Amino acid sequence: MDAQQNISTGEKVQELEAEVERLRKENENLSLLFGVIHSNYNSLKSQLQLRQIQERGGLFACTESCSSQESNKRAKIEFPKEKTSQVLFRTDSTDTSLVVKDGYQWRKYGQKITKDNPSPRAYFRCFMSPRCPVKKKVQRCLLDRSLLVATYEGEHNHEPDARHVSPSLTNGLVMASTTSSYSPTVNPFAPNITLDLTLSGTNQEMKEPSQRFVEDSKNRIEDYVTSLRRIQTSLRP
DNA sequence: CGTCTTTGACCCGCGC
DNA sequence: GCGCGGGTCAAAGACG
Ligand SMILES: [Zn+2]
Repeated sequence: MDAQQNISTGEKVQELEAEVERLRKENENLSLLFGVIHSNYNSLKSQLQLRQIQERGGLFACTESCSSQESNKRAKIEFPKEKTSQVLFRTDSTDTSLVVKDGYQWRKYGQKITKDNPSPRAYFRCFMSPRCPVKKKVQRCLLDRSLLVATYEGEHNHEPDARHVSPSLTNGLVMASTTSSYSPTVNPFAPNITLDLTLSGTNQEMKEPSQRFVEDSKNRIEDYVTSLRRIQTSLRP
C-alpha cells in the first residue's frame, strides 16, 4: 500500500513536473513572441517617424520662414518627448488602496473612474525631490484583478530611496518594458523582457482558466501581429 | 498639529 | 456651443 501510494504520488509528481515544463516552454515561446512583436513595433515606429519627417520635408529649416501655404494644421504631429513606461505589479486581489511602495515617495492627487475599466485609476506625483516631475497612474488590470498596471511618465532627477522597498515587491514584479522614447538609436531596454504569466495556481481547477488566459493572450498577440503586418504592408511604398 | 488621502469641483481638449 | 472623458486642484477629513 505504501508502495502503491509511492507509485501514485511519484506519477503525480512526474505529471506535475511535465505540466510545469510545458508551461515553462509556453512562457518561453510567449516571451520570444513578445520580443518579436516589440522589435516589429520599434521598426514600424521608426518607419512611421521617417515617413512623417519626409512628409514635411526639412521642417527644421522651415519653422521660421514658413510660407503661408504651409499654414495648415500639418505641424501638429509631435513625438512624445517624455519617456513613459508601463510596469505591472502583482498585489492582493483585495485592495491595497492602489498604492505601491516602489522606492519613491508618491503623493496621491486624484482618482477617477474610467470608461472602459470598472476599477478606478489613481494619480500620483513624486515629491521626494522638490522639482521631480514624475507622475504615475495606477489602475487594476482589466483581465486579472490581482495585477496593478502602473504607468510612469517622466524621469526622476534624484536617486530612489530603496530602503523601504518591500521584498514582496521584487518577486511580485511581472514585467517592465514598453518604453517609448524618441531616440533614433536602438533603445537599451529591448532585450530585458521577462514575461511571466502568473502560474501561481495551486489547485487543479486553476489549470483551466490560466490555460484559457494563455490562449486568449496568444490570440490577442496574433491579432496584434496581423494588424501590425497589415499596417506595415500598407505603409510600404 | 502636521501630513497625507479622499473626493467633488473644475479645467481643457476633442468630437459632434 | 455642448457634452463627455480624462487629468488636476483643493477643501475637508482621517490618522498618527
Ligand atoms: Zn522622483
